[in-house]
Amino acid sequence: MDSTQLHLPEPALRRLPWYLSYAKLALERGETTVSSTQIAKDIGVEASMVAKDLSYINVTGKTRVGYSTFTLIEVIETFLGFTETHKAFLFGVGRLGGALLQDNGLRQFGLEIIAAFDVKFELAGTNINHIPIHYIDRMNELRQQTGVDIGILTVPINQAQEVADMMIQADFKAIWNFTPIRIRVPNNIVVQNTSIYAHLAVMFNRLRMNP
Amino acid sequence: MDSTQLHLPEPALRRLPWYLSYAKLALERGETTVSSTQIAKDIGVEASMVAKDLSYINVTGKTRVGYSTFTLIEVIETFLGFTETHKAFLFGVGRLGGALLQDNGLRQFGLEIIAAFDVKFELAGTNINHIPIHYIDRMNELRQQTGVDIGILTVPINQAQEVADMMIQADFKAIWNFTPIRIRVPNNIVVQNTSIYAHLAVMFNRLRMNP
DNA sequence: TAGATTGTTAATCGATTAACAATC
DNA sequence: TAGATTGTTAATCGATTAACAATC
Repeated sequence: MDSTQLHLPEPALRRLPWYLSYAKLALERGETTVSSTQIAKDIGVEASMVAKDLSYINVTGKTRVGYSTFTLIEVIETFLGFTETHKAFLFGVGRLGGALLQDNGLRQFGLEIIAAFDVKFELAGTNINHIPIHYIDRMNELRQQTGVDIGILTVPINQAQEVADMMIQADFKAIWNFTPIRIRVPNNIVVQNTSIYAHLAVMFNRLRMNP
Repeated sequence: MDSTQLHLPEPALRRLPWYLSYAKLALERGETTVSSTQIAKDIGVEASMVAKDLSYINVTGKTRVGYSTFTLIEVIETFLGFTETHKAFLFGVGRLGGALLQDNGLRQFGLEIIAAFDVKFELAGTNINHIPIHYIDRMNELRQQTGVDIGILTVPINQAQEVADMMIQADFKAIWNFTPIRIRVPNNIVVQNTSIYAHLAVMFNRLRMNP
């Protein structure tokens, strides 16, 4: 099974980091093997779903034993691309943008922000957490120098589409969209929408439904 | 149709904020009506899906015209609970926790963080953005004083379950979980998992699949 | 061997999409 | 009226769940 070409359902991809975190904690506790049934019980997911998700990636367990904790961590991390370094530009150094620049945790998951851009003149030339901030018009030039093709969108909503268009023009391949706007892109561009407010909507709704 | 008791699919709930942002931008541009077909075209979603999503909530459009932009904004905001104020406690004042405390945007979406807790003694008594930070052992007392029942979880992964258990013990009704850990909770507790790393996993995978 | 586990295949469930009737 | 739009109903699609065979 060539797992690098297999199309995984998005829900399955989102669950893999759970198993990864679980395995990491298990390793800390000194557990050398983990079984899918145990994972399922501990994180409240169907056992067959865990098994199915793990069958997508290139890892085999031992009957009556489970998976080697160490191998499982390694395989999931590699499969998800967390062991490589993906370079990215960040657009919009506001509160959220600034927080992402501060977050060294991203590097652990394979993402390195190497430059940030903003329209505020006073930010140009400064840096946050050793990441340089440039005025937006230098983007194309630096993009060509570095070959970066992932852009992180943390601008105000009324500039979201405009800045996304700029990225598309500059031949970016992926946009990580933190705005609550659904941006329009050609379908060869990968977009991940991460609007925390959408989660608030779901949370409030479920709270209201509860007895 | 009593929309307060209808069970909406989670994907639909997550799309509503898109329509809301779209309507807000349309209002800024001076458009007094928006049609579901136009929304669909502009944000790249099926028109029938937009219509279906909007049919869940208590809003009616006019044939040949669409929805009143103003009414649509009001109805979605109210339905999603963004017009009320939901009070919350935040647990774990690290980079991410600190960023959330700074983010006044949350208030616009109906969430107000009124206190934060941490195990670092040196943080107790300080505040961020006028929100007081307490040592963790004061949580129960303040919870009883304030009646807060939403907890935001931004602690390190090896403390995630422990702190979640503490919240459950203290009778919290909802946990907004920003850790990559899938926490175990009784099923009367509402959990929203917002791990940005899961989105990275999907993004890297889709990038690899692309031609 | 008995029992626990992996991992596949089939059945079910629910969301999305398509078709279309109703309306202005 | 013709055409654009809402909004519902039926068909399709895909993910989850259940059942179970294989393995140690």
